Order: sequence, then C-alpha cells, then structure tokens
Amino acid sequence: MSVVSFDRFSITGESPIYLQILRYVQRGIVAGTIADGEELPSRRVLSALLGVNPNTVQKAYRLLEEEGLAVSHPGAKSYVSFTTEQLSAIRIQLTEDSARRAVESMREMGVSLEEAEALLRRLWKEEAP
Amino acid sequence: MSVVSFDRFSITGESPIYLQILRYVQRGIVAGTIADGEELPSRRVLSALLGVNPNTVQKAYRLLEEEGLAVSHPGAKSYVSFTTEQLSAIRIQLTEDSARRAVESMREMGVSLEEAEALLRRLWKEEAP
DNA sequence: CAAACTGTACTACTTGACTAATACGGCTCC
DNA sequence: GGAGCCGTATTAGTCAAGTAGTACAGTTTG
Repeated sequence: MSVVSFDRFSITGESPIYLQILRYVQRGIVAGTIADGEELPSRRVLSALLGVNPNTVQKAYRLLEEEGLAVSHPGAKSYVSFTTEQLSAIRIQLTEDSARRAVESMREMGVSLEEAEALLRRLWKEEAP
Repeated sequence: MSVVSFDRFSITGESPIYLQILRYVQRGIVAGTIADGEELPSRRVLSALLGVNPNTVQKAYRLLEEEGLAVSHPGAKSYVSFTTEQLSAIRIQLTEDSARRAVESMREMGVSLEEAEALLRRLWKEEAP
C-alpha cells in the first residue's frame, strides 16, 4: 500500500503546525486522495521533511488515532484507518453540523438571512489563502 | 441617566474575564436592556464588584470604545454610546465565531462559496419556525 | 541475532495571552 | 483649592499552549 504524500502540504504559521497536519489528513480522507489502509510517514521522516520536531507530528498523529482515523502500534508503522460510516460522519461533522450551529446562533441573535449571506462572503474572503 | 447594572453578570472561567464583560454589554445592547447614553460603572467600582483587577475591566471598556459602543475621557465617567447602524454589526459579530468555524470547515472540505450559500439558505429555511 | 527503523514518554524551553500591581494626571464638586 | 473620584499608562507576574530535546522500548528486516 502506498504512503500518504505530503507533497502538497506547507506550513503557513496561521495555526499550530500539529493542527495543520491533522486537517491536511482529514481533508485528504474526505476528498478521497487518502485511502483507507494507506501508510503514514513515520514521525521522524515527516518531521524532517517539514523541518519540525518529531513530537509535533506525534501530536497530530495521536489526535488522528483518537478520532479513529489512524492506527499506531509501538515499533510498527502507522496506517490510515477509517470506515465508510466514519467518512460520512466526518463529512457531516465538519460541514453541515458546524453550519447548522452557526445558523442557529445567528437566528437567535436576530440576524437576517441577507446579513448572514454577507457575513458568509466576508468570512470566506478573509479565510482565503 | 441610569447606570448599567451588572447584577445579572457572573464570571464563569470558560473564557477571559474581559471578554465576558464585553459580551455582557454587547448582549445587553442587542437585547435592549442597555440603552444609549447609559453610564458605565467606573473601572474601580466594577472591578471591586467582580473581584478582579481594574485593568481587566479597563481592557473590556477599551474594546467597547474601539468598537464605538462606549465613550471615555480621562478623569470623566464613561458612557454607553451606539447608533442604530451598529446594532446589526454587533449581532453579526456575536455570531461570527460560530460562523467562522463553519466557514473554515467548509473550506477544508472543498465546498465552494456557491455551495456554501446554498447550504446556508437550506439550513435557514429548515430552522424556520 | 543485530542494525535500523518504528512509536511513545518525559522533561524543558519559548512565547503569548491574561491578569495584577502600581503610579500618574485629569475632572468634579463641596 | 483640595479631597476623592475618574481614565490611562507602564511594568511585572502567572499560566497554558506549542514546540523542541532526549531517552526508552518494541518491531521489522537483512
């Protein structure tokens, strides 16, 4: 099985490195570019590639394992591992669920749909890379 | 003019104290319980009431002034001051955190702005009374 | 088996956010 | 005009997050 590629990954300094690594893998899983069973680069290899400390990568991998998206065993390689149920769960969790909370919050505050749309476009532009 | 009451305010430790004070006033303004021109408790009085340092209150008041919701002059009392145009801006800002998380998630999942707008309108109608 | 990898645990350093302590100068009102 | 308020600036302490350095133990592979 192939190894997860981090060629399209770069550190931006806008958020903690370990979170950027975590989101990169999550995004890859949902986008289909990272498949179930794929091998993850070792902590040392990836840390050397990114120029950070192995523990920073370890933190990201530990979070992945806590979410059930990867499996790790002492001394052995780590692998991406998820079920189709988890995939849809992640998709919902990361998109519609957060959007629903935002909508609910805005409605409680009396924000109009037009204001919400304006806010959406503004935030979308702000978060652009 | 009456003084802004903090009787219904209590520190929860879930977020910085100065932000809790800021949001309390913002919510009060949006809810209509705090009117334009009302007098704010002095930094020292409110800090003694809450059991925190005057500078913590000062930080909240300074943010209020930066947002144009209060006016302060050296040696004089501070007052709440806002226009009707600012009301909608406050409502949007109070929900901006959840909205920002939603936008961030959708961007990570590769959702386009158009799809996000469609999702927003759909969720908006679903939550309608 | 042994070398070279692997994951993991522990400690330490750096940095920024948050809060506190203190001091200074301006307004107000008797 | 002076006592007692007021807002403000400056400095310092506290704490957690993030990252780094190092060491230990297990697995793989030749």
